Amino acid sequence: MNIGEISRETGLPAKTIRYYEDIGLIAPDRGDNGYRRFRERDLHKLNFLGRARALGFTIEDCRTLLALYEDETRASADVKAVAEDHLHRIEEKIADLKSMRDTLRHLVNACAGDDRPDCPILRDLGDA
Amino acid sequence: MNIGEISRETGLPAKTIRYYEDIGLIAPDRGDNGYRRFRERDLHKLNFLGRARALGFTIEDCRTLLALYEDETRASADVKAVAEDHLHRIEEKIADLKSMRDTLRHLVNACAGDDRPDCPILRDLGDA
DNA sequence: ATAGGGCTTCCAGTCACGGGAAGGTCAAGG
DNA sequence: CCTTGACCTTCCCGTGACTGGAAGCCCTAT
Repeated sequence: MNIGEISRETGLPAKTIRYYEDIGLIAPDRGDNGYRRFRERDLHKLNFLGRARALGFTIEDCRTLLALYEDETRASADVKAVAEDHLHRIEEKIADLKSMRDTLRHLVNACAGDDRPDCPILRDLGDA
Repeated sequence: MNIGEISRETGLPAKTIRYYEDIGLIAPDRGDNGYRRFRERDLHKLNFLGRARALGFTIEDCRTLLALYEDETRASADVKAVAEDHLHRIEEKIADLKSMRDTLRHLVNACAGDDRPDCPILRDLGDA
């Protein structure tokens, strides 16, 4: 498979696939013409990466997870630790965003949104 | 005020304040020695920026908001539009993160987290 | 005179790619 | 045989909003 085909298969942009090779997440073969040649194993890895990224894991998390995935003697505790850390980070982010959302909602609701200049949003941002 | 003092006053890192000058959000005076000299007006603007950034507004949003803030003839509708857009973006982000969180929680709960290699997290990421 | 802290500019790095240029390769059609 | 157009290659720059660090000037106190 050339990069175009595997890109269609995995749904990952060709740019992303080349990037993943650059940083050592995958290592496809090369044909005589210099084109990358992807095998079943690469397809599998790229799908793995796509799903892990969709869950918000960082690239470094993905690197760790891939290594664990390929290590038949891994302990599931190691995988769980990575996932739990990530889960906590996500929960923190949600909490931060919720607090922003609540403040913003409050301000937006308080603003008349007409052609007059008076605005509680700017008043809130502006005063000490 | 020198940059160190205004940094303490506003809670913004000096680096950030210089950056805001670079991109034209503020324009402090300069003393004979080349040092930035911040006035009341700069302090006010920087506090405004700090609060807007804390609410998650982008720098470009902040630029717009600052301009509206300084325009006595603004329409509050313009401010509200910026804030509502941002609110929607935040709500989308929260929804995305929640869906990640739910999937992750599910997987984490299903994982034994012991020294055995079998792991539903990896199984989920790995299979088509 | 020197030590220290604060200030200046400039350059590079972050994260995970995306855009685009310049050029090689391949299969089909005239 | 030549051209066209789709595909592939590498390389470099840009993103957002800073952060870190180097090299060097300024100011005050000892």
